[in-house]
Amino acid sequence: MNIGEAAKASGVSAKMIRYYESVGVIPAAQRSESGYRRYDDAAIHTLRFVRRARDLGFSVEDITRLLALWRDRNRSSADVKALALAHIKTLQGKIAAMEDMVATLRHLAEHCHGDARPDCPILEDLAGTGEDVAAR
Amino acid sequence: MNIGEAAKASGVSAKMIRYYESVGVIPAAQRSESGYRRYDDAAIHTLRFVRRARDLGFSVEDITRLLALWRDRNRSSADVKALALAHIKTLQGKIAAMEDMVATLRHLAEHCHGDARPDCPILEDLAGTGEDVAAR
DNA sequence: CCTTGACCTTCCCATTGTTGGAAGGTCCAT
DNA sequence: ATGGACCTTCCAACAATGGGAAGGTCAAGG
Repeated sequence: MNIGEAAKASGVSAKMIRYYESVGVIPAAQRSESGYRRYDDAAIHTLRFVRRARDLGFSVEDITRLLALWRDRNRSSADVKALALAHIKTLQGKIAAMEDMVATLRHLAEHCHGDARPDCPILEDLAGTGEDVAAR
Repeated sequence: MNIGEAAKASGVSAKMIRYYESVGVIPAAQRSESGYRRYDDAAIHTLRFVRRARDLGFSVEDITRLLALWRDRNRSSADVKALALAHIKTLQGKIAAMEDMVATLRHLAEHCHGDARPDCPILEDLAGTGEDVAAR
């Protein structure tokens, strides 16, 4: 398979496949006589792995580690689990931060008339003029 | 105030102040004889506004708009509110996506022994070998 | 056999927000 | 006058992705 077909088969764009290769996430592909990258089923399988890991929000760096563990028949599942748990924590941290933002924003928006008049607690809060729209 | 003091007073780093100026979020600062940027209280106030908006997750582009609205005495609060609500939606979308990831990961991690053995439902899922670890 | 269109190659650029550093000028206190 | 703390601009890097240019390759059809 050429890179285009590999892209379709794996759900990873050709651009990204080349990128992953360049940064060492996946090994360099075989090349045809003329220099085209060739992909066999095993390579596609790896690409799907990468795709799925990205969908779960793992960083490229983490994916490199996960792939190494995947290939390592002597891995300990503890190592994999630790990576997953750390990632969960990272995600939860981001979620919490965003939820705080949403809570504040929703609160401010609720108190904003949203009409043609200029008075707006949202701007007042941003400006620090708000005298607190009921305790943030 | 020089940029360093302005940075301390506003909570925005000197680097970022220059950046915001360069991309037009804030107007170009006054300059001293020797070319140093000078900041007065109004400028600090604006910087604090930017800081607070960034803390709430607004993009630089949104902040530029918010500042324009802030300065516009004829704004309608509806415009501000619309911006805030759109931002809330964006955040909620990201939160939902991350929560999905966390749910999947947590489920997989729960089923992973996390010991010295290599068997690991997490890797199996990523590899697509898992035969589904109880319906994702 | 040659053209055409779809594919491939590499290389560079842009994005978003932030930080780091280098090379050089300024300010103030000693 | 010298040093240290500040300032200036410019350039690079991060993460992950997409866009595009310039050029080579392959297969089908005339």
